[in-house]
Amino acid sequence: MAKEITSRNENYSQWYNDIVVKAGLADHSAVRGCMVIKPYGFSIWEKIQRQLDDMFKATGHQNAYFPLFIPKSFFSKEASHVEGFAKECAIVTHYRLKNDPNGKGVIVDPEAQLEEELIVRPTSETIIWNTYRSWIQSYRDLPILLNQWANVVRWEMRTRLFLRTAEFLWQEGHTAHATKEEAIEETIKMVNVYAEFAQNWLGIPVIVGTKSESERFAGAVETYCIEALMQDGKALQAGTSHFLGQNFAKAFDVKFASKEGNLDYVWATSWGVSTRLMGALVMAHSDDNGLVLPPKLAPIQVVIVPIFRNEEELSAISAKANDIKSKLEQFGITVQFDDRDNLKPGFKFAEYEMKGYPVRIAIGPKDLEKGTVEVARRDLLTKEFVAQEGIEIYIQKLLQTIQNDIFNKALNFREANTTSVETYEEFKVKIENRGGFILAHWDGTPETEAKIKEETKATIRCIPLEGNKEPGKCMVTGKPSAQRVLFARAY
RNA sequence: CGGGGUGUAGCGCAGCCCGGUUAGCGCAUCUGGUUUGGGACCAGAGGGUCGCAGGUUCGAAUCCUGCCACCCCGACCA
Repeated sequence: MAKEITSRNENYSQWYNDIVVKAGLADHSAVRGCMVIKPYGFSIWEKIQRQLDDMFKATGHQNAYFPLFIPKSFFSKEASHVEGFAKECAIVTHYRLKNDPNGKGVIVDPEAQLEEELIVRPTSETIIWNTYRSWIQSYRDLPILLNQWANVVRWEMRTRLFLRTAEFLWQEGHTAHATKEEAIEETIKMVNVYAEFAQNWLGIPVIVGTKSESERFAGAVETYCIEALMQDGKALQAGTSHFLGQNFAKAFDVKFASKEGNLDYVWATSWGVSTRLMGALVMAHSDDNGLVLPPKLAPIQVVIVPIFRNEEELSAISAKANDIKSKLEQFGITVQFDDRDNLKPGFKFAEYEMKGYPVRIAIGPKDLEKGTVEVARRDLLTKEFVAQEGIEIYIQKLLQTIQNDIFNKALNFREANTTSVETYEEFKVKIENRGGFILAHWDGTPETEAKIKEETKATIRCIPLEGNKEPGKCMVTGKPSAQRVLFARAY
């Protein structure tokens, strides 16, 4: 089985693709730009879903579901929104097929044309706000704090597994509020939920900030985001939270009566993360041996591989392995015992490394004699012998250590690849040579931003909320700048 | 949508330029045996409308035309 993975340093795209495919996460499908998420990949996604869902519930949200199809007219109601999404939508024009009278197969029945086309949702603001109109009359109906787990379709020109597929899975939160302050508070609360999840669960350090005007979500007043740095020095937007002002309420005529008896438009937010997080996970931690999963997201945290010469040995080792397995499981650790007898241990080692299992335990005849096991860490590729006695405590601690170490390694990488520059010349050199995050002053104008993008392919990833807020002078124009902003080339 | 490339067994490929036995190879699969502390070995077996549709020809994986799909590089984007 030829399973070698392309080196990370030679062809980053190929390396990424190899890992996604060979670790069994996903594959290209027969449908243009779409992917098949395989069981192993999906079980990781389910862990992401479950944890995020818990965090949404803990912040007072509920789940709901809205239609896949959106009448075309809904899109015309918010001008900047349609401009942002119109280019890349799948459109349903007919509702029936019929047998081709001229030959084999089926054709679209021209008789069955829809009066109004339906758009396959690229995002659900429009249909949800059209619904909210009938739900909201009074301030007593607010806030509405909903989340939807769904698939959406954006007809992208070029696709990459998880990072950009024509169809993708995500969650989208859509909230309605009586006041501007409350909506802004919600927007910030949710971007912080994303940041916490990225760091504590995915093990990916992120910069929280706001988008510049040109990078802002179509229809938003302000977009907050989390930005992560990948191992090739490119940035990945991992989640966004939008303050939508009253734009959608005005577009869909959603008003409420306030306590004082005034009629006012409702304030809105929306926020989302997608299966792109899976891509972030791969690009942030993997190495040339394959995927590296943080223990909190690994579907199986520990695999036990027996080493044996014959059936007697296997049965003796199995007894011990099952004993250890149940001890670990009592500590809430997920364990798999791989007793397949047609594969050699070395093959299994390589396979579990490829799939990113955080810890591997090998048990052989020597271990039975000495009362030990061999424990291998996926993240560092180190091995050591550990006493069987108290193994469950050892492994429990080890999993926590690995979770922390993976995050710290990514954090160190980001620190090492984040630089502050003063001049545009310096900026150009940095972006070309090592990429990474670059902190620089910017005069706040779209023109300067566009010039930088045009000349260097770098964009403003965000205006960081935290960190050094010293004012300075724009590296391009020399005009005053309130604070440094974060630049990078991005996915 | 522009530039480049590829479609041959489950996967990876050779064959095509220069048409000619029954279309090959590696991995995987199945059977039997020997193995098993880092990707095993030997022997045997199964598996193909050569992307699709036309055309040229006695004869097409190979030449011609059209179409389709996918990949890579740009532009666009979560």
